[in-house]
Amino acid sequence: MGTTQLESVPEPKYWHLKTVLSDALDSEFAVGEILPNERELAARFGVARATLRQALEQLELEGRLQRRRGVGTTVAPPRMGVAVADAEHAWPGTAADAWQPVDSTEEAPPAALARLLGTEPGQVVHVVRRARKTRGQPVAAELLYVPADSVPGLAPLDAPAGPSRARAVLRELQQLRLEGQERAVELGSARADDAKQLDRLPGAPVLLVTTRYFADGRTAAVAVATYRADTCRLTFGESDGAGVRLLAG
Amino acid sequence: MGTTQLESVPEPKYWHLKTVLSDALDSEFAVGEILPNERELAARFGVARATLRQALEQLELEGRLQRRRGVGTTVAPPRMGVAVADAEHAWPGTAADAWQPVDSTEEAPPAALARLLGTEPGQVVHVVRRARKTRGQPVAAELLYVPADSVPGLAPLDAPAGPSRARAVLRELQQLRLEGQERAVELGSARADDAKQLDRLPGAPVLLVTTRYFADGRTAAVAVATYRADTCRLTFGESDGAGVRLLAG
DNA sequence: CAGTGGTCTAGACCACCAT
DNA sequence: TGGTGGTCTAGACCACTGA
Repeated sequence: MGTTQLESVPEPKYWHLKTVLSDALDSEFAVGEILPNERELAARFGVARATLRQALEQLELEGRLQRRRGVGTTVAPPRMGVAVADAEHAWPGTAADAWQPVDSTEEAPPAALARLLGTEPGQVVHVVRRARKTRGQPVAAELLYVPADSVPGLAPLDAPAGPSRARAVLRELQQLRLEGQERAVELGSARADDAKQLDRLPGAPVLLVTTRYFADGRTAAVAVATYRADTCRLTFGESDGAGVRLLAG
Repeated sequence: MGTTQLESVPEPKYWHLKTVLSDALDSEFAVGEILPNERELAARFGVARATLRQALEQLELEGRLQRRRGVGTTVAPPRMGVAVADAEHAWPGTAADAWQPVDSTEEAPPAALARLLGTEPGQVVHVVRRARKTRGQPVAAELLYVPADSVPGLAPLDAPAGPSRARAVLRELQQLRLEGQERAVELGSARADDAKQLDRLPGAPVLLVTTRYFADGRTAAVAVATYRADTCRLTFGESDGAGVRLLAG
């Protein structure tokens, strides 16, 4: 690795480094294997640690590596295929889906969500928190916003919070006839609480899935799900078809 | 901003900075406005430039900022809602969709794609490159892989490459009866060629949308679309419904 | 406790853009 | 040509993990 190659278009070092490391991962490392630590890798490639870290960050973003403080950097398994849009027209919480209710509170949603819900700014709604695991690993955290109008049968529970309250809200929601739903996916960074639930650091890259549920000609609920971008590939389409397996890896 | 606050859980500086800047963006800046340059911002907040940059990177990842070398850092407009899964069951290139054919070549796809396509490794297929623009801005670059089997009517053209060849492949593909499709979304980083087409730097975060098209009981084509993660929100569902507008903002 | 990745600093130079 | 963001360095200290 001579340093004085006359490159007419000088590729950044970290970019080249990423390529080299990526090839090495393909050919010389097995999934789960621990890489040499950052200081040694940097020395080995003759770059500053910050530069080496820039390359590792890219690879982590692409789901090739997994880094844990105090432990080390390991080779990540291929991303898990996670089905979004499970049954095409079903309320959340029906059947034994992948989600697990965590708790439920009553809060005023952020302004942007109040607009989606069609509620007054500052108006409190039910907020159901759910967690999703796949193969034992937490993959997503969700906040489901349900205006009181959408669950008229819900008793003004004395049950304060917790999973049972969450289940009660979901049960009531399922009384409505679902007319349709709408979904959007975008890149975000994990808020502190979500990060904790996902076993990541705050600011970790996540895929934000916003789902709007329609009933009675209006928005009955909105879910904002936060998926780990490093370990997940979101899949859409006929989710139980045999073909999905191939794409879902 | 005294430096010696006894925080039991010391928040990283860049994280706190991000919050402060985010609030400032909401209240004191208009879309398109230019922020002070990085050296001045760093001085103003009493941190190193690298730390300030870490905060800016986060905000850019969330689509709040846009940075251009030689120009400056500007406040980004809200993300554009981009409809994926346009008409639920349609081949690419039908009607006047948002995509524009760029060219078409014959190449051997990467191993992972050959597996999806069900072709032999090393087997050449048609590769159609398309570009997508919204409101004048490039938002996505796509490579559509079409095995020769899927377009039996395609004449062994002397037309070498270019948009007309791409259109010919798409036209032939549309002769098949589309039986279904499957989609997956994941986070990636822009390859050099895609980055150029998207007017971004290599390694920029992108949303990778992989679509498998089924016909005749097998995979007839696979598309890999690379969307700018900073400016796009991918929308799914009844894409022309009035309701989408709200979510698409 | 030693070793890991995460944060932070104060510089330097480079590539790009508008003027 | 001057100013911007992008890359890179060589250090330092901190937070966390596991033995």
